[in-house]
Amino acid sequence: MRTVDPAKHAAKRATIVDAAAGCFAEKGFERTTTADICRAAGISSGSLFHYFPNKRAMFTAIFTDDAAETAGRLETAAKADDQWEALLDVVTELAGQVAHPAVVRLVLEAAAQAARDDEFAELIRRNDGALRDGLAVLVERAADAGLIDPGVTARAAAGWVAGLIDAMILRASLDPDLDLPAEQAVLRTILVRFLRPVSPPDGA
Amino acid sequence: MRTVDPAKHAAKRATIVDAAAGCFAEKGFERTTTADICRAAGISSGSLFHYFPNKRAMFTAIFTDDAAETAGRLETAAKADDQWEALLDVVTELAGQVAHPAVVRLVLEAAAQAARDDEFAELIRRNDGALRDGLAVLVERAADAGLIDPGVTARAAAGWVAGLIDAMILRASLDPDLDLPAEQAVLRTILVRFLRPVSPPDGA
DNA sequence: GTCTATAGACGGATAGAC
DNA sequence: GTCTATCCGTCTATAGAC
Repeated sequence: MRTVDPAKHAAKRATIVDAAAGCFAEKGFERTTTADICRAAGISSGSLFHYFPNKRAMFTAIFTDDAAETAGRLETAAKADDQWEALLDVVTELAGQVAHPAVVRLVLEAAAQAARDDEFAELIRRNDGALRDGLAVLVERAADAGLIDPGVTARAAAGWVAGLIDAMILRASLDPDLDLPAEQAVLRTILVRFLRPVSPPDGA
Repeated sequence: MRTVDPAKHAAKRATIVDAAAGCFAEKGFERTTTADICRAAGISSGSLFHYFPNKRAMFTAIFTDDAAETAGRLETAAKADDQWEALLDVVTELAGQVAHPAVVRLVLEAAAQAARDDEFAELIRRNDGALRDGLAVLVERAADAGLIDPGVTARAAAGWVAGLIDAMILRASLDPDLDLPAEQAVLRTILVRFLRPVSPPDGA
């Protein structure tokens, strides 16, 4: 057997990705130096470039890793009994991430980078597409149960639900004193009025 | 009399701001070089730094200029007869800006920069605050005319109306083939359901 | 002669990659 | 730690308006 321990390799890789994410969130992609990442991860420059071919790869790794996490969340939600409640829960959880300033900054940085890096934009679009698809499934199933206004298509609804989560992220970035629970309540109100039937079968 | 012609100075300054905006939209703030801006504006480095003390000032100028424009829009809307229609019109106009990819990119770049430049963040927050204030005025007046659900406060509503515009911008950045008129129609639907009284006095 | 506007070269610093 | 490349912003010099 070679001296390569896959688990150890993965762990070290994760350490670097974490350190890099912290740096990118704090200073942005361009202004983060590879030396910064070395310092944050406690490793040498030589070691860093053994795990990643260049700075850009460290950045993209953050978002490929995150996509897997979101996919898991959506999968769990799809198994719930009440798909409408599951939808609200997923939105609340995703919107709740704005409590972490680093997440907000990484999203903004990703959006800015995607605007001028086609390959990276493709990755971000894939992630967003997967999110919208997952949300559309929840909407469609809730609609089958009569919990959604038939006048709204699942795809259009999913797109704007994702948009509302994005809006929450931008609001959080603009207002450091954002009252998260209050905003989530308004977000919930918007979702209910936007999506639920005008005369709901139950009183939610 | 000094040899300063204010009109000529302002015109050249505007030329530089335009050129810089194009560069920043295309390459981002960090990756845009002052040489890029010189090339785009057709001037020399010496001339460029005669008009602006540094690169950052060229960036901020874009957004101070834009704030004045938005303020004018809001002022005009406040004079309209039907404040509800005026609100919808302003939102449609602002959301319609996403038809220009450069605008979308500049907004994203501004958001990313604001995350790590406190002084610039202050400027962006001021602009956003002014927008929200202007929208709140429209909402409040529409409410006085009985056109808004009394259960929604003007401030909270204005915040989320601004948020919906932001959402449109982010959607546009993710989807280059966005069907703008269709999305604007959905946006309108969300606004109506979110804000209008459950039993509206007229049939809008 | 004083001020504005412009040009263009260059210094010092710093980055990524290995 | 090195090597190469690049960038910002300063600095000097020149032209013209008053």
